[in-house]
Amino acid sequence: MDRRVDRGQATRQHLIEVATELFADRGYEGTSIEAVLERAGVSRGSLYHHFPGKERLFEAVVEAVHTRVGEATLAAATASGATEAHGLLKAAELAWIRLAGDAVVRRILLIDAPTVLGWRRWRAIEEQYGLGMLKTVLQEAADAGRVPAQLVEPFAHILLAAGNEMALVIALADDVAAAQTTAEAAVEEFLNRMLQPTESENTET
Amino acid sequence: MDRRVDRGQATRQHLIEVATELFADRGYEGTSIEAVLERAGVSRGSLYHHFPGKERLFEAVVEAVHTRVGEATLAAATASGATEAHGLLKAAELAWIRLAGDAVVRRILLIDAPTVLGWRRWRAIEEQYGLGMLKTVLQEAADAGRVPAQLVEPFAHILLAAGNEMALVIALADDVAAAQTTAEAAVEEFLNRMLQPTESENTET
DNA sequence: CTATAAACCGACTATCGGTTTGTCAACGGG
DNA sequence: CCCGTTGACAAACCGATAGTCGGTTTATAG
Repeated sequence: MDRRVDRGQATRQHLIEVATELFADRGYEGTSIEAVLERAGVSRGSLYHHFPGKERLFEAVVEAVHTRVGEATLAAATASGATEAHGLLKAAELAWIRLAGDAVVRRILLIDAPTVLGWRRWRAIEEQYGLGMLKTVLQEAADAGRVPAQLVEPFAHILLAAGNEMALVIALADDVAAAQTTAEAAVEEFLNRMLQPTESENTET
Repeated sequence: MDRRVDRGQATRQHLIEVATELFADRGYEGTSIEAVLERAGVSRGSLYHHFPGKERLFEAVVEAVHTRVGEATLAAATASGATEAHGLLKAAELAWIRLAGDAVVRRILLIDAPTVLGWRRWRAIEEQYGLGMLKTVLQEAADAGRVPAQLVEPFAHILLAAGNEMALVIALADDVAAAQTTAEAAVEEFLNRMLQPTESENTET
């Protein structure tokens, strides 16, 4: 094996860690490559050797954070012991809301990522993590007749958006504890309503 | 009166219009002040005389667009002839979704604004327009016993987020027409569920 | 006519993302 | 053991861009 490559990977990893801190703290635009280089103690050439540009460095950071969050959320859902859709979703959403209290997750994933990576690429990544899981669980709910089958896709988007919004509201509330309590109650009721058996009628205009 | 001031306001307005086009087309970062100056036929000094910086120019654009959209949405809701919460919300959400098909609205309001202005300021503006209206209507629904009173606030956020998400999904879908149809059905069902009379029980784990 | 101030102009600066050229040390075939 | 190759890193440099600043024009007031 090549010791040079190991050293390179260590540098790369180190850059991602440093960049994660700075991006979370100052945002993407507010973070200069210069600042990353200085704090990481790495030269320009080295950084550009590992990443084709600032945007790709950011993308690497996003993926790293997303992976961490995805694992944690999945673990929480599993740990809840729930097996049916409602329980799983509740556990996952609440876990997600708590994770989003972290400035790293909030700023990088919720605020900057869609703009920097562009909505399409951002959504592709989401698909791979949160949205994919939501769809799976919702499909299960659809099979149980709790959600119209053709609405699985849009409902998954709505659940995702609602979770993100709740996370942001909590994170930036004046009284975080109170907001947390309220939001959890709201999520609970929201999921109850979204997963109710569809005996619904047409409320035509 | 002073004709100079009129001229100044005209210049200011013209800058906002030109900037709106460019921001919508190329995004905030992709739009240079230089480009705005050139297309507007205005000098640097003049622009900086009217706006303290690029960000404040963007903010002026955001407010202008938001005002337009707010008026249009309100008009659609009124025109629907609905008087109760469900009808009003449905009309407003559908109108909003259609408006968000416009690249100006989508790129400026949905994509760039939260990042450029920061989530807090962005939310303050939203509060003044869309979110404020949603809360009012939801409060009405709460009075009719269709929504728990203490959940009016979080539900308003969820409705807002869901509407924005649907708008984005449609705008960037491969088959826009199909996505539009699906999304409208989803919004319809979503609102039905969110505004159902709360005879609900505790679905404890 | 003169003083004043709003509107406007354009050269200049600092910063920042990205490029290019170059150095060095580790690897591996002969 | 030698030497060409390759990965990692270094640093001078470039173009673009947001923002600044002293100066000029122009219309109004006294």
